[in-house]
Amino acid sequence: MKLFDTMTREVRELSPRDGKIFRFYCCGPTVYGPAHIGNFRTFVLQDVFRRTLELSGVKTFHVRNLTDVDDKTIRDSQADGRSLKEFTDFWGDRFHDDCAKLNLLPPHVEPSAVEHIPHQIEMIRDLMEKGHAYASEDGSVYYKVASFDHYGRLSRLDQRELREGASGAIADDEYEKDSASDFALWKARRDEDGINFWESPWGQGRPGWHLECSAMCREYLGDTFDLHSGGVDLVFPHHENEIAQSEACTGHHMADHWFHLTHLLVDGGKMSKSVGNFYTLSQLIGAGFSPAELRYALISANYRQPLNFVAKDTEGNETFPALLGARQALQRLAKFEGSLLVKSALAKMPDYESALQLRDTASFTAAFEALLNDLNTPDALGRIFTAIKSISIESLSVEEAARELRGFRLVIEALGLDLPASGGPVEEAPAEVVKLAAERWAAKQAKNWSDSDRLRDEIAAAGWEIKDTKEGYTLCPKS
RNA sequence: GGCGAGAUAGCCAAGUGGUAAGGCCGGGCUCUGCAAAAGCUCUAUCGCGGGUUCGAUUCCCGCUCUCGCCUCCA
Repeated sequence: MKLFDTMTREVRELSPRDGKIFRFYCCGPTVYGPAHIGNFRTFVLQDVFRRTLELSGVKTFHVRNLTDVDDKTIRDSQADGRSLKEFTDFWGDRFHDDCAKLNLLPPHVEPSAVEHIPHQIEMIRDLMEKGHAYASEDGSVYYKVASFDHYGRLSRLDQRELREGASGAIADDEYEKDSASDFALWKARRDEDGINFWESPWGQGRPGWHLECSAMCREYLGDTFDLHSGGVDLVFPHHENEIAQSEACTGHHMADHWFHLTHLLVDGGKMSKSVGNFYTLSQLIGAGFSPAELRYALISANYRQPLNFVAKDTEGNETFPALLGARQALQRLAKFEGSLLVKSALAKMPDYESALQLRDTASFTAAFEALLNDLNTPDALGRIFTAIKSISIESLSVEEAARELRGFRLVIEALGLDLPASGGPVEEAPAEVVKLAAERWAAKQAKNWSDSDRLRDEIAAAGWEIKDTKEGYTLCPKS
């Protein structure tokens, strides 16, 4: 599999450095509120990445952290009147709910920052001994950026001219630092932190943000590992700082590959609460959409391109055209899958496990190859539909149908799409409606059109829709 | 101001130095008592101006516009 590497700015072949297991780290969420669909663009694409790698025959070891101690979690937990742990557990659970709904494979390890404070303290001590860090008078510890020669390589900082305070977020403790670019490894306890502080050789306080990832990467993946990933906004300063910490500490280069995901835009602009275009999975589900529909929308553009999530139609109404489109596309895929399943005479739909074992892409080879080629999800989707059009299910033998179904399922599993169940949900309708439907069918057979139409209207009034087929009919909830 | 990404049909979005995947929507057709569903099918010369080339949407230059980042946002 090939993937663009932020460090070298080129598409490079991936392979596990130990020849066996591809070990990678993804920066996880800060659990202080609901994750939004932009966060999930990153996590979903990382999931597609992992699935593609595994389905190509490579075993993986996936670590993704939870940031459960920082300014925001401490501030908001107190405002909420809950302990930091109660607060972050709550939002961590919500995050996991969303991940499950979106069909994300759970990471093999999901470390918590709070639980690795000793590891972080150890790393700080090491950095101080090696002359890369210094303590300030108030008991904070800072990383001395000037002490690390390679600083800025990832984000090409040497070619930049940083605009002072461009983010409007100059820390109030900056005067404690030797240089504006130095960053905190350990932050001294402040009154507003309340009971949220930990003991350290430099006094009470809490770890800085960047350090947790360095410490947990080292703990679970070692000094050097295969790939590190996160949203583009993390390139600088977060990942730059991680590299500085880890490499200065271990003396080894940190990751072989850097995988960054471009942001999601909503209606052409950045998502923000004040603009009112801030969406969460729960909100979209509440609006009647499925997680799979969101997942489809999120993979419909290349990960290196900004994706414009269209929430409002041309009249400015919040009708979510992007999700409506995804729904139609998903139904076509489900329909194809259902027909193929019937023709194949397989007892059950091939799943991720069976795809991992057989790895036969049949007519969907080009689609899977699109994923192997720098994770080109939109190209893969296009090739899936092209392949579907080229397949005439009626003319396939049972064996051919089974093979095509496995190929189709492999690519669908790589994308992690949870297709809507196909087939007639007749039995799910209330007995009343089923009875009316049977009566209508009888009337229709008798060519009693007026009764037939009247019964169809009654069924519609009950919220159900009749769809006639060649052999009979199906009942669907009215959309 | 610096760095970076990008401008492809009504919308979303791939791709290529030789006249542009796919999805949605819309149109047409088939099927059908009607309708729905389903299937088939139709719709672009690739932001603007130059240049290189036998030939550019694809390479180079300029312009316009959009978006992101610039110390704790995925």
